[in-house]
Amino acid sequence: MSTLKAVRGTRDLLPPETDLWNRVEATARQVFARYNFGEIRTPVFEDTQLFARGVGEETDIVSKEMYTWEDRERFDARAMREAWLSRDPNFFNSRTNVRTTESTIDLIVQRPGVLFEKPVKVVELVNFRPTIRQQDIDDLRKIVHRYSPEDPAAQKIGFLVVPSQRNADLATKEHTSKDKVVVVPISGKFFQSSQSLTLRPENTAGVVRAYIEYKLGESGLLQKLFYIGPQFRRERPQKGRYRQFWQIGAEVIGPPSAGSESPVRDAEVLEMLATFLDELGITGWTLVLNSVGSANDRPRYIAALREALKDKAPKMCADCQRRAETNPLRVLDCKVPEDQPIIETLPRIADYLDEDSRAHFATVLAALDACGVKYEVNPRLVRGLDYYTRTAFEFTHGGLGAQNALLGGGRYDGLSEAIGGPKAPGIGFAIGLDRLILTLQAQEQQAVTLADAYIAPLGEAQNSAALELARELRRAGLRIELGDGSFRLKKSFETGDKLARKIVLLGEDELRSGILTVKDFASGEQTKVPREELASHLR
RNA sequence: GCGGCUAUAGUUCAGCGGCAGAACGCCUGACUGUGGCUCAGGAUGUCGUGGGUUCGAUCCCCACUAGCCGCCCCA
Repeated sequence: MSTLKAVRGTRDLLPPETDLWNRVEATARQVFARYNFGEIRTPVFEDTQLFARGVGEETDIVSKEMYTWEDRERFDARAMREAWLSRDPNFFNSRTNVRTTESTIDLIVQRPGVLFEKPVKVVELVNFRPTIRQQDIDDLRKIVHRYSPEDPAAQKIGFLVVPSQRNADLATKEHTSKDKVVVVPISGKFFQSSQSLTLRPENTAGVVRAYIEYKLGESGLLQKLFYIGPQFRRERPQKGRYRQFWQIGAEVIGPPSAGSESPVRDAEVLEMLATFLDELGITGWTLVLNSVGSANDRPRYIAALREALKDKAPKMCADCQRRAETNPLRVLDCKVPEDQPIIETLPRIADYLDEDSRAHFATVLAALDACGVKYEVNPRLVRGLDYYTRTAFEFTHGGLGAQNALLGGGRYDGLSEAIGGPKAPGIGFAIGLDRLILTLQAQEQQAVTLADAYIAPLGEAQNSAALELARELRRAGLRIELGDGSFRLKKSFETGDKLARKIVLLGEDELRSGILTVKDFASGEQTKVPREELASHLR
C-alpha cells in the first residue's frame, strides 16, 4: 500500500514552527485589540453564489481556483407521497391515515382491495425512500407476514415506492415478486435542487455576508472585525503559495452615517498594519498604495485604457497582448523590462478619478504623513478582486520571490450591495500568514524553546517520584521535561542538554535528603537546592 | 493551468548500467551518580510510486506523485 501524504498544496505545521505561528497570531490579537477590533469566525465553506457575486465571476479566483462541489441533494418524501396518492385519488379512503417518512415503514391503510383480484382485505405498507436496498424489501416482507397471521383470506400487500429513475433493475425485478411486496416506481421530481458550496478562497465576502445576515449595520456603529483562518485556492503550489493557506484579516464596515467612508478609516487601518509588522519585528517592508477609483471612475478608465492599448499592445510582450483583451488593468502589472516605457505612456487611473475619489485619496495620504507611516504611491497598483474600490494597497517584502505581497487589501464600497445587502462601505486587508512566517524565519533562525528543567530520575525506582516532582514544578508554572530512570546518567545529560536549560538529578540520596542536585547546562555550575526552593531556583 | 529543475539513510547531499556511500545525527561500549571532548564498534535505506528497455536498472526511457523556481494569479 502506498503511504499516505498530505495532499498537494497542503502541509503540516509542526513544532517548533508552530511556536512562531502562535506568536504571530498572539501579536495580531494584541495589536488589533488596541484598535478595538473584535474577532469573527465565519464558516470555512459558503454558498458558491457569495463568491461569484462578491469576488466577481470573471476573476481568476472564482473562474478557476475555487474548490466547489454540489452538496448532496435532499429527498423530498412529501412530494413523493403526494405523487403516490394522486396516482389514484380514490385509492385511499382517507389520506389522513397516510403517514410517511423518508426512512421508516409506518404506513398502514386498510380498505377493501381494488388492486388485486380477490383479496378480502388489503394492507398497504408503504415505504418512501430515495433509493431502495434489498434490506428494505426484506424488512417490509417481514412486516407483511406479521400482519397476515392465520387468515388465509386476508390479502396483505406491502408497497415500496421509489422514484422511477432510481434502482430501475431492482424495481422491475421486485415488481414480479409473489411475496406480497410490490415495488412501485413513481416518476416526478422528488429531489430538491442541491446547493453549490465552495471552500472560502478569501474571507471578506464571508464577513460581509455575516454583517448583512445579522443586520450589524442596524447598530449604527462601525463594525471592526478581524479573523484568523485557513483559505483555499486551487493554484499550483509554490514557495509562499499553498492550496490551503492562512490569512489574518480585518474589516471595518458600516453604514455611511457611521463614518465608514471616511479616509481616516483607511489611514487608521494602514497605521495599524505598520504597527503590527513593526511589533513582530519585520523589517524592510514597503507599503504601496493607489486609488483604483470608484464604481463610476473605473469603467471610464478601463475604456480609455482599452482604447490606448489598441495601438500599443501589439508592440508589447505576448502576455500583455493577451491581457489587453482579457484584463487590461493587468497590463499595468507587467514586469517585462521592455514594456515599461510603453506602460509609462498609458493613461493613468489618477487622471480618471472624480473629485470625491481624488480628495479621498489625498486625505488618506495626508493622514499617513501626519502619523509618520511611510508609503509609496504606485499609480499602477491594481488588485485581482472585483470588489476593490478607491484605496488599494499592498505591503511587500523582498525575499519572497515571485510572491512578494505580504498582505493586501483595500476599500470595497459596493461589496455589500453586490451580495444583496444595504449600503455598507468598508475597508479591509488580508495578511498572508504563510508568507509572513517565511519572512520571519528568513530574518531570524528560530531557536528551539528550551524547557526550564529536565528531571533525571536515577534508576527506574525513582520514576514515580520524578513524575511527582515534575507535577509539582509544572503546577508552579515551569516548563518541565521528564526523563526516564532507565537512562544511564550520560544519556540523561545528553538528552537534557538538548531539551532544557538545567538538569535536576533525582536519585536515592536526593529523595532521602530532600536536597536536589541542579546543574546549569550553560555555565556548568552545579548546586544543591532544597526541594521547597527548587521552583524559584529554576525560574 | 503552462514551462524548467529536482526526488538516494533521521538530516544535508555525493554516486554509478553489475555488493548502497560520506558528513552530521542516532545507538552501544571504554565510563556502575556527572554530559559536551576523545577513542572503538554498530544500525541506518522498498535509492518517491508504477511501468518499459536490458542478462541485469538507484542509474537509461515513459507515466504518475510530490517539492522547488519561473509564468499566470494572488495573500
